[in-house]
Amino acid sequence: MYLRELQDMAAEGVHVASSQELAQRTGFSSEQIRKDLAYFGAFGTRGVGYDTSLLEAEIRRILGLQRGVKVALVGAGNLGTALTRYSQQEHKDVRISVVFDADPAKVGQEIEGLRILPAAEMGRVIREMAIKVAVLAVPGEVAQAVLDELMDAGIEAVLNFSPVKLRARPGVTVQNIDLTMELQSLVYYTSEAKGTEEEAILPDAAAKGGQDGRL
Amino acid sequence: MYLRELQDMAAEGVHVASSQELAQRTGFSSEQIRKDLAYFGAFGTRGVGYDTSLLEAEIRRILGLQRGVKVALVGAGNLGTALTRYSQQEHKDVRISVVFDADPAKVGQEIEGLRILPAAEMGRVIREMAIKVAVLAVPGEVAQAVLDELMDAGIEAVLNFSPVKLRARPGVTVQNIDLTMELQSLVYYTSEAKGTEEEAILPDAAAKGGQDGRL
DNA sequence: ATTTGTGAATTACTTCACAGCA
DNA sequence: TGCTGTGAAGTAATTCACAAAT
Repeated sequence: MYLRELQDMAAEGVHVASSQELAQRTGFSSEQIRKDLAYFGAFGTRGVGYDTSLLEAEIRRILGLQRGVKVALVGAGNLGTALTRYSQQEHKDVRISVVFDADPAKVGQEIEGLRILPAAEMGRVIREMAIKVAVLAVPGEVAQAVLDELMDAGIEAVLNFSPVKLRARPGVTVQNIDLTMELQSLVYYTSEAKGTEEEAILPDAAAKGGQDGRL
Repeated sequence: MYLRELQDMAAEGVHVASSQELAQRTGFSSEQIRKDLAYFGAFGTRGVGYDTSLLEAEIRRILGLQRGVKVALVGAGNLGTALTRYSQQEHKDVRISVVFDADPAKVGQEIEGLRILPAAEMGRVIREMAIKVAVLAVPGEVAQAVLDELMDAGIEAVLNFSPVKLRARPGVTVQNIDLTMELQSLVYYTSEAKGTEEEAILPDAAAKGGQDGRL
């Protein structure tokens, strides 16, 4: 979130930002921001604030976004296509660089200039391209099998859109995004649910605009 | 997450579950599960466990999922199409019931049997259908304007896919899902980032398989 | 004069451990 | 005997408040 904010500020021509300003823009407290940043190093100047372009560079370095990171997409459905479009246009830090699909009808077609490759070539290509991050946008039934293949191919982090609990080996991170669950949770914040639950005052994580590790 | 687990158990013919069993299946601790559930009421039987179908019904009631909840989708791009497909097939608790798009070329086309309606009719239709939940899958530039219209039409909860900080009125919940951010964060859990950051031992929220308020 | 970086205080969350029930 | 529901204990996260720095 800081990274996006800093990019916006750069576009606006702002060169220095105090934790107070960042607080206003992000909705977090200024102390929180200082703690977050100080955890990784002393990036600010006392009495002045943070140099936005320097801080942006530091966050890029911390996240590992220095040079363009290549991502593999498995599953070229609507969701996969949407993700590919997103990743190609906006920034070029992280980019979907290969797309795989099991459906022979899709293989050979193009998404944003990327040719869809057959599932059979997945392991080899990922290894050859030394890709470490993958997006899993396949049906739940095959998700675990695909993940196993991806891990064999050296994938270290996966963004999983299938509504299935995946078993990952130690050292492999799986981040889940469950669209059905998100939709269901939303209803809770609606008058339909509130009417039923008298005392349901939950911490409003939702209001803050955070991702909480979700997409 | 509990709801999904309970549905799976029902499909397997399991009628009673202890917090211990739920713990194994979800990855949370059994105490956590008991605390979570006890917050909303005493749904279990001491010495036995939780009746799965009763607990499922309770969670449905808590979330407000009793009868089919109608959801409006704004933006019929790839992402919107993917979401509509998801919501139509699996469960019918929450369902995308209307689709709007500003593009005249898309208006009149169908997604999963739903005719795409013009943006101009959005407010009226949402009011008439008494829809309270909306999914925002529009370009960032127009997201705030669309949200304003949605709030005027009585929308109370929004799932936002545009990478923009939205200003919502009190009483309106906005849940953000930022695909670009998710992809960027993933890289951190990769050897590319780990090599750079010596001491970066973060709480592994990612490993738990949680949504953290994210989709 | 202003803002960072950070220990100390506070608040929130999780785990422990057990009384209360079936 | 077995498992829930829940105060108490322990751990983690956030906020306070101020010395250090420019």
